[in-house]
Amino acid sequence: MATHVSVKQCLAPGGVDLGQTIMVQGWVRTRRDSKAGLSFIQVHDGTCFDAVQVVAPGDLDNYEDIVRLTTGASVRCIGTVVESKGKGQSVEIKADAVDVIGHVEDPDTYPVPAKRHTFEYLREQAHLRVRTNTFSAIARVRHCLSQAIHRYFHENGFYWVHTPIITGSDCEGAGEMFRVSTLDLANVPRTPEGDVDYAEDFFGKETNLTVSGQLNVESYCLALSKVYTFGPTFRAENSNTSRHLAEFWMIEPEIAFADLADDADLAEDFLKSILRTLLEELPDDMAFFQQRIDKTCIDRLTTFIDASFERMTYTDAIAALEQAVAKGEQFEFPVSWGMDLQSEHERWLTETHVGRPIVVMDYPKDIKAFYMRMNDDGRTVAAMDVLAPGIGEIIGGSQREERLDVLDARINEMGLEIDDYWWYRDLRKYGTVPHAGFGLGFERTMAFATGMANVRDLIPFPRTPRTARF
RNA sequence: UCCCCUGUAGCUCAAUUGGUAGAGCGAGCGGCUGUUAACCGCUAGGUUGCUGGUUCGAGUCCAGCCGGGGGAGCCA
Repeated sequence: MATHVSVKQCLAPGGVDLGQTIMVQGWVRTRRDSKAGLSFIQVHDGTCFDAVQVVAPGDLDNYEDIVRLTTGASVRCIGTVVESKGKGQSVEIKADAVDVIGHVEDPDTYPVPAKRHTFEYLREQAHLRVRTNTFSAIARVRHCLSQAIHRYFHENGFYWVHTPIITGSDCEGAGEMFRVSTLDLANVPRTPEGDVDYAEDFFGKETNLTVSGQLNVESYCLALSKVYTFGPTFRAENSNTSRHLAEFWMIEPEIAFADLADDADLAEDFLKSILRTLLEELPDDMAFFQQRIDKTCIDRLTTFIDASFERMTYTDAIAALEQAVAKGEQFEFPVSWGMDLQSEHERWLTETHVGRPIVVMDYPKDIKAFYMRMNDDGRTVAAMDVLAPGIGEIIGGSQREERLDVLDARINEMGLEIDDYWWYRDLRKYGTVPHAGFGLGFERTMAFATGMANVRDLIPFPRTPRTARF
């Protein structure tokens, strides 16, 4: 009985012995016939970038069936591993049997034949696009980076915390949320005042899908010291750009007994580590991205990994931008202390000014969230953004306000309802400690890693305004 | 949500100043070949996003609607 071997093992140096009889199972990428009486079938099974060449001799019982194989059909091939007589591969499988598991019903209308397609078209074929070179490579990168992230945290003493997807928290703040409800929309219960009566709803209160696990994970941070979340996140913003999804995955580490400098150090070490892992573990896939998607892909990553991140305060960044303007640099948006940095400013800082990744720290309090720690100057908070050449902001984080009186003052100053924050404030009442963390958008990180231009192509089934197919 | 672009065979695009559609790729068939972005030949395939309007005549001009993309804002 032939052993089932993955295409990856089959093609790996030393993965199989020449002369060994094996079985591979997968899908046909292309088929080429020779009237010399044999057919060449490229079979891929998703385990690696390359497909394996199966050579089917014309004397196979079902050869008529084999020469009708088209791109996308599924096959089980049993044969001997031999040195290839042709160019383009070192080994191939000389088939003793090629069983057709599933033909393609109508090759003329098969949505992803072996030809070039636009990414826009393939988004409409999300259930089949993963059979293409690009999207199977993306799927492997997604897995590899996910594993690298978990491994990095695990090896550095972090615990993965499963913060809730459905949140009853009234204080998450950032952005529009998706409501979670079992109320009958055609017959909504009302209070005597005429408002929607959420007491009748499943949870007895208004609930939403999470926009961030940060507030919850702070709770676990202040007991487990080093924690992180990695899960789906939802924003109901009507954002139609290549960098936004309604459903995306986010990584949010949180460290106790730590300040903003520790946070920046973690961000730098973390990013370098996971990207290094990616280059080490998926060289074939990354070579593909370099060759076909983004010529600078690998160089950009190695430069990123090798460079030390510059640290700079927001105030110094503004000063540098103002000097640049004085020397004639043109920006669409004017530069002044107190404004948020526009992406053109961020790009100038990281690409032109320092020429490597940069961590901008200590932003004006008025443009940042209530939970960020107030600095001694009274006008900036301990926030940071990591900016990278060619992409701009890749990480946003902060040291959290651990002093209850200062936190309360900020909540009141921003007009927030202090009672909504009762449990968050408890964390400051009972054994508070300085702590810090950051958020990283997973699909944006993948865009940086692969050179793919649109996050809709980096998540299997993208959700965007007016689009939730599949 | 705002601005710009766009919607023609399965896919990517053509179609001069409005005169009722072509190519490449893909697919099918045949030829050739230890082939590999194969190559050569033949064939099939379109109510030009939808609705209305202007006109003798609309893929082409106008309006509305629907879809797609890019940018901005928001952010991750």
